[in-house]
Amino acid sequence: MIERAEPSRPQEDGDQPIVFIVDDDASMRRALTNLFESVGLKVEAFGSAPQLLQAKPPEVPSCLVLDIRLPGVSGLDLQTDLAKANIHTPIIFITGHGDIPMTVRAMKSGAIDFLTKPVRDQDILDAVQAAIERDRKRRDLNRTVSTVRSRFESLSPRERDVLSLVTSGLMNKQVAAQLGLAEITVKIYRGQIMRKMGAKSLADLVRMSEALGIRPGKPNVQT
Amino acid sequence: MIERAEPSRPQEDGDQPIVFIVDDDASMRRALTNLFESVGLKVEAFGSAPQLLQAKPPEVPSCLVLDIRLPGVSGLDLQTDLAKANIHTPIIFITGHGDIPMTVRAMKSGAIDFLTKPVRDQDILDAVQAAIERDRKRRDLNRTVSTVRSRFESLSPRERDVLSLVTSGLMNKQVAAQLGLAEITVKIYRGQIMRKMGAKSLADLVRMSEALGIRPGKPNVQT
DNA sequence: ATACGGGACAAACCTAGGTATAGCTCGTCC
DNA sequence: GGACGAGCTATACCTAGGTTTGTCCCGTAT
Repeated sequence: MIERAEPSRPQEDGDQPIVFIVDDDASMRRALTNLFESVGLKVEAFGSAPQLLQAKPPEVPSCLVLDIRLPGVSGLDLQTDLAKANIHTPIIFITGHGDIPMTVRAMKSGAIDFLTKPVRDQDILDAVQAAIERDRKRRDLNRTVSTVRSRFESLSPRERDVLSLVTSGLMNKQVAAQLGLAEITVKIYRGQIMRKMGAKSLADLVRMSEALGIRPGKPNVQT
Repeated sequence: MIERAEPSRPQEDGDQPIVFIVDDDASMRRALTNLFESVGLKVEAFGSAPQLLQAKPPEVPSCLVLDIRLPGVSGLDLQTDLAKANIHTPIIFITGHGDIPMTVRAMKSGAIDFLTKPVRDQDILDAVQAAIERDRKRRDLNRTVSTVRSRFESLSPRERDVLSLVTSGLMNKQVAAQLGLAEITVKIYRGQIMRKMGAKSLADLVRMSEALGIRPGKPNVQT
């Protein structure tokens, strides 16, 4: 845990969303840029996929507006590449002459929308709004999950054993039996786990382990 | 809880999936029926949307294969109607002359796939397999969630209050303070809650309350 | 060689969780 | 009007959870 010296600010201050545009047609880039700026959005526009990839991934909620026909790497390829690079910025496609299989592939891969030219201003604005909102939520979840994960990684192997058994609902003595330990040892590890994970209650710890994907996923119900 | 006298069988025995076909073209219905039956799937075919709606919703994993152009109610309308009726059987669309906006609408509404004629056998079989698998998972989750929900509904109002505070991580005395009760009262309710909910541990109870959507959703982490 | 962290345990002690038994008030259903 | 369930509490008692202090072993990094 790194403490900041700065006067506490609730969130990243530059919470201003950005729309990334990738289109090889300069006039289209200009038109979209104007449109988005007219509603107060920040914009960065590129003429090709590689140019976008060279730019740093943003740290604020954002989305991509891609023409599906791009020189070299197509919009769909770019979508695939970004997914492989573990970049999950929501994507809106725009196309002049797309077909249904392309649409299906794009949507299956998680695209927010797939618009055909000529594009109605309101349609693309709505799509961008939805995309940014989704990205905001995704980032938010991601941030807490990675905090939890890094805390989990600070646990020793034995502490992880105890964590998984405790959050699965076993009593200290049962955990001890399963691991071949004394109950007191489990208690001590358990305390260390609570501290290291920053959990203020067992309920907290259970939720953290759910977020980490440790075990169940759905409640253990028998009929 | 109803106990069955039958020799324990792990799940519903008629676990045999069903594919529902809705297409106004009889030869298409026949071709699809043959195709699906050739891989051992059960099939029910209909000529129009109302016919499907009159059939009872299935209790086994299933999916729909819809022609998008249907007389009267179109495939997309049917998708909407089913969603409104809270029927979430996965849908695969087949179309001869669809367009991109239709595709987008269908996919946004959760369609599994959207295939264009002529359809390759392998494509539709893959789509059906994926759809049935998704439905199986959805049903599974649904079953446990509705069990938990019905148990939750057997709780008295006060017990629900206590449940939500306990699973949010408060100690008995804190719960008591918030509700203006004596600690002993909370303890007693808590015991009743564990029994009624069928939870064998607090961890269980927390997971159940997550499944019910009571409060957090993501762990309560402060940096 | 020594310092350090992980792992394991014990005694003592305290707090939190949980049950059983019993008793009270209220409102409602028949 | 009496039975019933929800809601609430008390006493008494027991188990589970958790901290502190201190001890020991082991491997490894310096």
